[in-house]
Amino acid sequence: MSLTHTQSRFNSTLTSQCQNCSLSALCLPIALADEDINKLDQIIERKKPLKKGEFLFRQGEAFDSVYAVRSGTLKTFNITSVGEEQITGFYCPSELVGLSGIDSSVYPVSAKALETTTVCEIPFSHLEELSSHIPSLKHQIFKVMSRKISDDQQMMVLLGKKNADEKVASFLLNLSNRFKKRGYSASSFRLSMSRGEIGNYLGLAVETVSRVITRFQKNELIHVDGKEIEIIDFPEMQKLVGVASDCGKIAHI
Amino acid sequence: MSLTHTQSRFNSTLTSQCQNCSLSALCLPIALADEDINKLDQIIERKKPLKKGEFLFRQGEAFDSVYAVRSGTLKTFNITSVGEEQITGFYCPSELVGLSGIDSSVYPVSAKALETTTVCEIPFSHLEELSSHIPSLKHQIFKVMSRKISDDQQMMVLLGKKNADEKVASFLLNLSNRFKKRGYSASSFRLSMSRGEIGNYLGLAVETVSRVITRFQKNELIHVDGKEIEIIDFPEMQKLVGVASDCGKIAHI
DNA sequence: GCCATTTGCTGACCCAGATCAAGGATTTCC
DNA sequence: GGAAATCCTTGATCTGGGTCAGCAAATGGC
Repeated sequence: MSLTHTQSRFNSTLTSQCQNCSLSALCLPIALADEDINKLDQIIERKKPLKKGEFLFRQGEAFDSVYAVRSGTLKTFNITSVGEEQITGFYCPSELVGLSGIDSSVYPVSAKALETTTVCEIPFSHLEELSSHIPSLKHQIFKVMSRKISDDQQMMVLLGKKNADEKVASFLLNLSNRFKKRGYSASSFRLSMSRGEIGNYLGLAVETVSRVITRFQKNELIHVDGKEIEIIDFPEMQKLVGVASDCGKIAHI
Repeated sequence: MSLTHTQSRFNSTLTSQCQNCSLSALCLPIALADEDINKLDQIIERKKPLKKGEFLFRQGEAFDSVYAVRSGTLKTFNITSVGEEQITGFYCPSELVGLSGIDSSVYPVSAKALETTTVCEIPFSHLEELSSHIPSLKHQIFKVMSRKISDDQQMMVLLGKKNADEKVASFLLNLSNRFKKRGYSASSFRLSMSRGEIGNYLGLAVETVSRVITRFQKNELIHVDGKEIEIIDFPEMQKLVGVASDCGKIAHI
């Protein structure tokens, strides 16, 4: 992935990068005509990689772009009044970060790299302007935002109603689905976030996350080696999740 | 409010209802030219009132419209695998319901009236088509959706990190703000949802909601009479909320 | 008006998960 | 390569809020 990026960045053919990008089908999965893809491509800026811990943008900064993750992982978070961070999301390749900034024209969250991460910057004013001329692009933006709204509502259900086991199982299956969608293994992947960050995101203490993961391993639902996760017993994990998987099914009928 | 509605529905001047609607500044608070407002107005259908308990739409139904609440209150909810409902939001006048249906083209939640409620139906395909010709309308839709995303993320923080007191205080102040914005009293209002629905929404047992509200009253933070709420000590309530109010401030700098 | 149902309040008890503590494993960075 | 910092795990203990139960007060149907 980062190789692809490096190539695109340093050779001189600046047209149709989106077309060649392995993520194009996911980033904005639409049937755009070639010429439209070129137009979209021209407004996108490929930025140099962020190192682990670097900020993509900070809470309170002026909003001007959304970003598509090309490789690596980001987290978004708020800083609370007592100075602790509250993680609101993790972003994998092909996912869009920054959509929540459109309303107030500042980013309401900060975004930080969990590992070396490359992104495409999409200046929102250009995207909006371009969407006026490409109805399918506009529709796609509506869809992406709508999807984010219903995903976040699933997350609200998780936080409000689920116990620790259900939360961790949901989290792992959610990641699994996202990896699967972008062509990676659904059963075996690497957690780029720490146990502490998982707990923060799920509303659990680090210790609880650790205990649940250990127990899942004991019960042979998953196999764990540090940050490497392998999901062994999908049916059992899905049974644990219950609620969310059903809602997911209904949502895709 | 319902008087205004009745008038608009039964007299014959069908133009520029949006213009006259007392909610127009909130529903889509934009500087639309008069002719644009007329265009918008023409695609909007004012539906007959929903009685308490009636559905506006059901989870799994084909998505075709978003709805602006004119009077009354709605709740949206999922039905979980074990048949219990999980409330994902309450909608007051001027707020838009149904945006989460755009992505999957079915509504991922159900919407039900908590009291007699009137709505304007806005067929989404028309709205989208119209937005192609009115850039400020398109921008406005992006803003409304973006706002929803950041609001939901605040809700995630609430559910994940806050204790019962903070949850209830946040809930009451959130309602207060929404009433204030639409010109009603920020300190004195009526809860159209039951204690059970509040608990469901906040991830608390009914009993806890009841106990917290009683305690707030004892400590003279609020005054309660059944469903009537008066917020007496705003500073103290805001201190309880902590996190969210700060984020709110940052978001509006 | 009267009974049935729903909604709200409060007390007693209990448990899932937080907190505290402490040791081992990784990663980071001179 | 080694010290420091961070991260992960496990055990012991504590507690906020869930659950159960009982009663009072609204609300609604006939």
